[in-house]
Amino acid sequence: MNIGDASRLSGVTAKMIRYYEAVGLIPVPLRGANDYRHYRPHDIHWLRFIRRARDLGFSLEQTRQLITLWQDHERSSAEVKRIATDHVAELNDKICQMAAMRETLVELAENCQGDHRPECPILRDLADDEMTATSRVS
Amino acid sequence: MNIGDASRLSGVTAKMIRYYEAVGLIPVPLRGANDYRHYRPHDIHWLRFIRRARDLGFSLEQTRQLITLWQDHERSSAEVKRIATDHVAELNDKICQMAAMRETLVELAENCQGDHRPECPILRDLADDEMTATSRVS
DNA sequence: CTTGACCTTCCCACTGCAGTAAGGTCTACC
DNA sequence: GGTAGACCTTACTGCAGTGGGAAGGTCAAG
Repeated sequence: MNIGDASRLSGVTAKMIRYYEAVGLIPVPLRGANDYRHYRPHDIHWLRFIRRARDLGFSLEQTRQLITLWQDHERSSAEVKRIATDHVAELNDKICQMAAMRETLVELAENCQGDHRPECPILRDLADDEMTATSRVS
Repeated sequence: MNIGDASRLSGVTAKMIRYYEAVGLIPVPLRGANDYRHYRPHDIHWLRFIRRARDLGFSLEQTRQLITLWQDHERSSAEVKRIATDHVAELNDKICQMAAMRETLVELAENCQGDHRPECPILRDLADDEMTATSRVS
């Protein structure tokens, strides 16, 4: 299998497969006489693992750790769980921040006529020097 | 006022003030004989506007548009509102994606013993070729 | 033998900053 | 006058994760 086939089967672009190889996230593949990378079913499995982890929002570094644990049959599930729950906490933080932004913006937008006139509470809030108009995010 | 004072008063680092100037987000300031940038209260106001927009999660590009509208006294509030509601939609999308990741991870983590043993449903899900174990995100 | 679909490496762009290096300048104190 | 240190200047590097493209080698079908 060449990189194109591996890409189609794993859902990871050829570009990213090369990148993951460069940063040591996947093992260096064998090369044919033409210097083409050569992949086997096991490598596809590996790539799908990465793709799934990335889909769940794990960073490449977290993904790297998960791969290491995956490969280590002596691992403790506690280590895996810690990475996962840490990531859940990160997600929670980000979600809360974005939700707060959203609430503020929704409130501002609700008070904006959204017509041809220049008067706009959104701009008024942004331009406001004082900490008054709306409860401030962050 | 030098850049340090502007930074303290606006809450934008000197680094970022120079950056915003370089990318045309703020007007080029006057310079003193020593080549130091010179800021006036009006510029602080400008910087605070940017900071507030950034705190609400607007991209620099969106911020640039908001500034343009802010400066334009002939603007229609509809344009401002459109940028804001577009951004709310972006926030919503991201929040939904992250919330979905979170749900999946919480579910997987709940089923993980988190002990010294290697058996782990999280890794099993990540390594799973089929679309079975848990409802897939994205 | 040509066409086009592959593959290769390498370099650049993006966002929104942070850091660092090498230098000039101002202020205060001795 | 000298010196310390707090400030300013430009310019370059890096980060995460890609996407894009150039310039070239390779392979299979027609």
